Amino acid sequence: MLTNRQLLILQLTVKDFIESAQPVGSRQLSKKPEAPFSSATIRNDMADLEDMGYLEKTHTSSGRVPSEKGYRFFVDHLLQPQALGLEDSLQLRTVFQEKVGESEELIRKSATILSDLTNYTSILLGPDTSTHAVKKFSIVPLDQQRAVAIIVTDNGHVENRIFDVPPGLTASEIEKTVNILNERLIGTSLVQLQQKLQLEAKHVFEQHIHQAEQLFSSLQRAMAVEPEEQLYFGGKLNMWKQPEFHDFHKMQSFFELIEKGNPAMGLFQKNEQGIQVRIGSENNVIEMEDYSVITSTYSAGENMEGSIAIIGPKRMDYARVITLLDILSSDLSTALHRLTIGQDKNGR
Amino acid sequence: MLTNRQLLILQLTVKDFIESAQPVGSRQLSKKPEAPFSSATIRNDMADLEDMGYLEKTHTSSGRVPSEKGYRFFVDHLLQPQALGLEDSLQLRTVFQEKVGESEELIRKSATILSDLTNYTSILLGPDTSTHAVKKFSIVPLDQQRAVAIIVTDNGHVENRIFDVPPGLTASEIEKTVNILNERLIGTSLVQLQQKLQLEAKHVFEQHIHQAEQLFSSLQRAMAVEPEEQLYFGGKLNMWKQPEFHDFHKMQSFFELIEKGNPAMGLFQKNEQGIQVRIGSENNVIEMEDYSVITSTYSAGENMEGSIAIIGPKRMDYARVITLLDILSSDLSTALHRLTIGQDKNGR
DNA sequence: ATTAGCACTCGACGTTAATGAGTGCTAACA
DNA sequence: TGTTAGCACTCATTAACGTCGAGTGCTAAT
Repeated sequence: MLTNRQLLILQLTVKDFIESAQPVGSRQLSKKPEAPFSSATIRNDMADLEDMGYLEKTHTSSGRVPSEKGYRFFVDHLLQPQALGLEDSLQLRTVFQEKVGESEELIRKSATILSDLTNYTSILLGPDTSTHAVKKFSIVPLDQQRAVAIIVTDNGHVENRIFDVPPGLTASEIEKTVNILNERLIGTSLVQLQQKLQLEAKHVFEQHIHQAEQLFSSLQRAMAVEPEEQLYFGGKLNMWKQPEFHDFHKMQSFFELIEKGNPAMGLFQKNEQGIQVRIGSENNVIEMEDYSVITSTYSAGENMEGSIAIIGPKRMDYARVITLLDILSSDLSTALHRLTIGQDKNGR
Repeated sequence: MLTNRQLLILQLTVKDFIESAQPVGSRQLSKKPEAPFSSATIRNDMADLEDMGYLEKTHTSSGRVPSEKGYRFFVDHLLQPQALGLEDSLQLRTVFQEKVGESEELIRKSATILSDLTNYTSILLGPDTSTHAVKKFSIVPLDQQRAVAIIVTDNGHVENRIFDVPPGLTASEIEKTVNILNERLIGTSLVQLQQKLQLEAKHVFEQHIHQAEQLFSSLQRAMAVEPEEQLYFGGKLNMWKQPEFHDFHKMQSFFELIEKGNPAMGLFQKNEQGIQVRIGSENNVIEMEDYSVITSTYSAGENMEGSIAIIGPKRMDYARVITLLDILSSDLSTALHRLTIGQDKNGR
């Protein structure tokens, strides 16, 4: 078990390293008023902490650096919740002050403010749009061969797709098509659209439309709404600010990670609630061993969850990020909720 | 004036440096079969070329490196047009083989293929959508307070905006609104929309709609189509591959340039036709002094111009990039043209 | 249990020397 | 007169070496 003094020293060591990015020495720590012990005492405790795996040395005569186990212990037991500074909270609120019409805009702004306030990189995963219900279909012919299919969802999102029109299809038939779609498929969620089109509308087309076959397959293709995960980044360049990434190869791998890495890359685990901290190898991804990720979720209406992630060095200011993420995710949830208030709930 | 041998030596020097990224020495050049002169002779010519400003030394006893003037001369007079390799041209065509419905998709793919083939960074500027003419208006109410305004242009582009609906506006009034818009404003280009709305539709609203005042101002806001310049990037990370950018600060400034720099940043000059080469300080932007930019234009229908830029180090493979850009921009133009063929020309 | 003292380690930094690719210049050569 | 061989010189790069200082582990004294 750890003595009280060892706990204190571990805490001070982690804190100091988070601030300075330099290995922490015993003499250095002994100068702090919080640790009124001689350097030798601290040295002994540090040696014990190292034996137990909480601290590490970069070389035989260097100061100590927290290990992953050390960070984990710090996060789990030694974190002092940090109240938000006034300027910070003012700045944070500005996002939600101005009236914003689009939820996308709101999410984008959140990503920016988060990265600005933390100096790390933020990634927001937009709510899955594919569960939205269709509010209205519309088709606008462009020329003899092509038309735009427009799908408006109940939250105001608009999908549009250009598709081929079978030759010789008349304007009135197109109108009929739109009517059929609106009669049969309003309220369907985007993911189910293709399926329902097949089940509930196909036979109606065959009864009423001249070239049902071709039109139907065109529509099928147009209604393939891939459940795209919308990602919003903030502060991609912030990693420059961390001294441990003032290095060509580190930077390279970081950018490769966020630019072409599989976007999700295990950042967002499903079914996690609240704030999650994953440190280094806890990410279970080899490329992420040097980073810590703190995630949270927000809600954008019923059954509409989005995720927030802050990605930074393992030497991350956990206390601050957790506080910020906590506040922002709840603010964002209420703001998004306010946006969709009064909305027709059952979607038809 | 330059002797033939000097021309040859300048050409070989630039070529060699483009390949090797190392200062070129006289002895090194003299070994090439194309330059059957002694190193002393080459040394003398190089000294002359340096006096004339075509070459530079990095330090007193180093080899020579082309100056900007040297690159310029090379591009203007010494470039050997380069036929495209078979694999390259095959790869290039793949973009245009598959049938693609959306011009955006096509442009995005072009950006990727260009950066892949050149190993530099590509930036494509989408055609200015704000000159498109409106084909159809539509309004879909979401709830008591909000509705989506949808504008379809004659090329199939869809703009949509959520706007506030004055309380108490009836469904039939919204329908009337849509009818007025469609009667009066079809064929208007997006940029002129706000203005024409004011001039041609306002009084009609006032005659027919209950709360014309508020509705009108909401619509005004919704129809503010900012002429956004759509930029598509390819190969943002390619600059890593250039040895002269294997440096922390160089990389940092490059990313700051393309991530947050004013997107246009003078890359695309208006009214330029054909292929343009801008070398280092010719960009007239201090941040771009270390880069060369080669631009071209493509056409996406009448009056619809887009631009392509390749950005790389001054030590760029000009011959190859120019060839590729030439081919791709014309291929892209025809592909885009094919996409919009048969389109209703006058837009109403 | 704590601390003072001391020998030891090792990275950081600066100096020095050797190496080698490259230059300019002069004199010989065709 | 244009080309080339020869030579002294320059300078970036690299390795070897010494010094410095912050840090450690261990022992003995408090």
